[in-house]
Formats: sequence, structure tokens, C-alpha cells
Amino acid sequence: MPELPEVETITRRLKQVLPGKKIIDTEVLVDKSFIGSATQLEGKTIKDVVRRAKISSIVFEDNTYLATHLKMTGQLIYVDPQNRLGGGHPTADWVSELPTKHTRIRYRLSDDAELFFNDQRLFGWMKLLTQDEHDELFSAWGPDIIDDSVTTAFLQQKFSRRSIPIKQAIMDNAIVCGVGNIYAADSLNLARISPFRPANLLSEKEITVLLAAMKETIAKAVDMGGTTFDGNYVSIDGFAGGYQDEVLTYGRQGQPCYNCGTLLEKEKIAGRGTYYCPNCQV
DNA sequence: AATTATGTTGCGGT
DNA sequence: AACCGCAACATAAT
Repeated sequence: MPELPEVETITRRLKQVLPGKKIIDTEVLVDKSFIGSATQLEGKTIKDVVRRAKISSIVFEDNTYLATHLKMTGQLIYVDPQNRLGGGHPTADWVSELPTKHTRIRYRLSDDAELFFNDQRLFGWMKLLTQDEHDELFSAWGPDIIDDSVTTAFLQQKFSRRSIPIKQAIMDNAIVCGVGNIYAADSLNLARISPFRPANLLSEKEITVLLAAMKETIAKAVDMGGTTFDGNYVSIDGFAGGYQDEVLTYGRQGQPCYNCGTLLEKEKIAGRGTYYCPNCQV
């Protein structure tokens, strides 16, 4: 479910509430959701929360990392009893009924706070790693799309021998991380480039335009707290994101392109639903 | 009933 | 060797 903006939103919010808290107790309700042994976490004190690609990681005082990949349907929900009655109410009403049938792991923290890992489809995981093992997670992946190292020249080199469609290329973690299906489609619409174009046939100018569009799209989505479709992605208190109200193409087949008014179409690329304008995306 | 779903990996073929 | 396409993971909604 989540792409970089959703994981970034969750990570920023966790960073506001978790540092200084200690893990008191762990409960793994579904074994496959936690890789390894969760009991090793008990007694560790949280120092920081960081994001890389679509992985959010809690960093402990001993420099070990509790990494989370939400995959398609994962959620991290934080419940602090001291804030429970204040500060508005969550978008999702199930937050007051945790654990739910989709809760796979729960952590009891100091001060009676709780952290829940929910995951309908069981693709997601949490895992305790050393710093080296955490670094290793990203060893085969390119930089985050928001990183300054992602330049036109960088992408041009990565695309140079790839005949795959450009949409598939920008979603490939080995090239660049953080661009998922929703933002790939929207970035290509903003750049007015067809998702079907072979990556190696884009001009330098087109790559420059596409890169700017990707950075702009991702930055806007981060500002809006991510995208919530079907109530699936929510932030740590159950609140929805806001980008779905601004989305350019995703889920808008049959509706007019904001660039040119032509009706958007939907086709599959590499097995993924792809929304695009058949007129202005060339 | 079949298709679809915001992600990634691993396999076999070229 | 590098690249590409496709199945697999598991569940729920349309």
C-alpha cells in the first residue's frame, strides 16, 4: 500500500512520540509477520525513527534497528492513553478497538503506550537488525528519489540499457527508491511522458522534466500526508492522507486529463494498473 | 467466479 | 552477465 510519502508520514509521526520510550512487552500474533524473535526487543530504549525507501525503522539506544516493511496493506498504529481523549478523533473508527482481526504484532511500551502492526494480506514484516544488517537491506537498491544524488545524469545512465517501459523503470528499486504505482503514474502525467516509452529512448531533456515531476509529485504527497484509498493507508493515529483529493491519474480512468481534457485510460504495465492520458503523454 | 489491489522477490528463459 | 517476463506471497472487496 504505502509508497515513500506514506512511509515518510508515518516515520515523522513516530519520531515525535517514540524516542525515550522503552519496549516493555511484545506479542506476535502471526509468526510470519515478525522475522526472527521479537522478545529480544524487550528492555530496549528507543532513540530515533528513520526512513529509507519504503522501510521505516525504529532505532534503539544500542544501535539496533526494528525495521518495518508495510508492503501492500501494513499499518503502524500508535496508541498513547494520555492522548486518547484529546486531539480530535481518528478517521478510522477501528483505532479505538485495537487489536483488530488484522493486528499481527503488538508492542507494549513504557507509559502504557502501545504500538500495533496491522496487515491484512500478511506481505509486510518487522525484523530486528544490527546496524550492519540494516545497511545491508539497501545494498542492492538505488538512492531515494528525494535524494540530491538523483540527477538527470544519474537516471540517464541507469536507463541507458533498459528497454523496459519508463513507468516500470522509475518503480524499480534497483534504479531509484520510493516511487510506487500511484506516484509513478502521476509523475508521468505531470511530465507529459507516456508510461509505455522504453526507458532508454527518453531524451536528456525528457529525463530532466520527468525527474522534476517525480520530485514535485513526491514532495506534494509528503506535504499532504500521503494517499488513502479504500481506507487502507492511515497514519499512526488512524488519520487518512490528503493526496487522493489531488491525484492526477490514479483511479481516474474515463475522467478528463487535467493537462488537456482528454479522457484518461487504464492499461497494465508489468502487471500493474497504469493510468495515463493517451493524448498529451507522448 | 474472476479480477483487482498503494510491493517485492525469485525463478526460468533469452 | 545482464536483462526481461511472470508467478508467488495471502486476503478481501467488487
